[in-house]
Amino acid sequence: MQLSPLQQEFVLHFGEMGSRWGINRTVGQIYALLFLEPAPLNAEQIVERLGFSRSNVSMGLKELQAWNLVRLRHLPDDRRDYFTTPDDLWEIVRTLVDERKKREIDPTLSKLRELQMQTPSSPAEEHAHQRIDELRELIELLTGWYGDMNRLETERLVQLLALGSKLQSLLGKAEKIVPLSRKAPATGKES
Amino acid sequence: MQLSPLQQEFVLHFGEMGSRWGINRTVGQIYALLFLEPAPLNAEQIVERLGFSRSNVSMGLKELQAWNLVRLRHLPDDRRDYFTTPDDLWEIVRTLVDERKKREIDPTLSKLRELQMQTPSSPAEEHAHQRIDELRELIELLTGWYGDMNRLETERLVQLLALGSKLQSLLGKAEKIVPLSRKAPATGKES
DNA sequence: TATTTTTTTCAGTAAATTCCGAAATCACCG
DNA sequence: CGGTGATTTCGGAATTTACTGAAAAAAATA
Repeated sequence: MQLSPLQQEFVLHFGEMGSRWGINRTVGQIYALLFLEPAPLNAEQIVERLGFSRSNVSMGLKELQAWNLVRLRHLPDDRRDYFTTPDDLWEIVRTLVDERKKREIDPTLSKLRELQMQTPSSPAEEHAHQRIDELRELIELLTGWYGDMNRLETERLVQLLALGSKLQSLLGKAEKIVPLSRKAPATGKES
Repeated sequence: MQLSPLQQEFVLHFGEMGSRWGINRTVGQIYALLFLEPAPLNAEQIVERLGFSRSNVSMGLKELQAWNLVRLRHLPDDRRDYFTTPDDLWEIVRTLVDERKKREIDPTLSKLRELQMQTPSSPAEEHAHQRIDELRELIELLTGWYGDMNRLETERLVQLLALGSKLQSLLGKAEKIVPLSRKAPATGKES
């Protein structure tokens, strides 16, 4: 591996974290490398820098493309594929969350809705049915909120995030002027 | 496996999703089972219902405890350990996010801060250094915001989430009355 | 169409993870 | 102290996943 110390440490860290993030070492390192590199790299350059087999790099790039985490580029008079990560970190965060939602949440949400259709036959199933319903409702609230946030332009989003808890007091004041319609979904706890 | 059809499908689904969520099939199924069950279960009961080996269940419960996802209970005149998931789904969401943050984000944030200390020696390292800094700043914004949200009581949190994009217009109006201090962090894009 | 370059696929192996059963440990009781 | 039931640890088998090198396929060139 022929990288500057800084690059190297960053790349190795992403490799190690890979398993926790649901990708493998190779994919993590490739991504980290592309993230740091100012210019796009082709597969052969990645092989040189990371020391993986050519085929492994090919697989890794394919997976990163499936995750929408890299962009394919072409240079004039060169038919090799070059890869980069978006310059805009917010774009990266958005695709990351989108993809994880798609893989880790959406299938479960579908399944919950599907299970919901079955009317509980036994009293024993009644409780399970309720629990599933509660879970579905919560996930729908969260994903709905995420959809809203995702529709905002980055500029606005950052403002909102930076506000954080200050939002609280602000809302209190706003409510006096523009009363909310008070249509908050059930929490399962109301009396 | 001796479960009602509803339970069974739910449990199997969680088993399958387990790998995507960074836990294994066993752990996923055990959790799903406990989630649906109205009363706490002991290890032996889990073995009966899921058909795993006793030791495997033991390992699974240990891991769930490490994730803080199950609560240990005891019944009078019974020295076996019984396990449940919290009744309050929001409590579950909170620990889930907390733990994932702890495992998937915090180590990286530390590493980024550490790398930041090194002053870039070569001009080639200069760009990497900047990129790392940008990433650190973004993660700090996100985790900071999460910390704020996490400090809210559930009631408030749900209200905020339910507002979603309505927040936007509301904020516009609020800003006229209580001008924001305009201290939003850099996005790397301001002109 | 043949040739070269680049990328992908694939079979086989290496490595890691999951899982079981047996043994060991622990906790409580008489 | 034994003894009993409950839980955990541990070695290794079985399964899954990661990775390689060689071969195939695809794409551009002549």
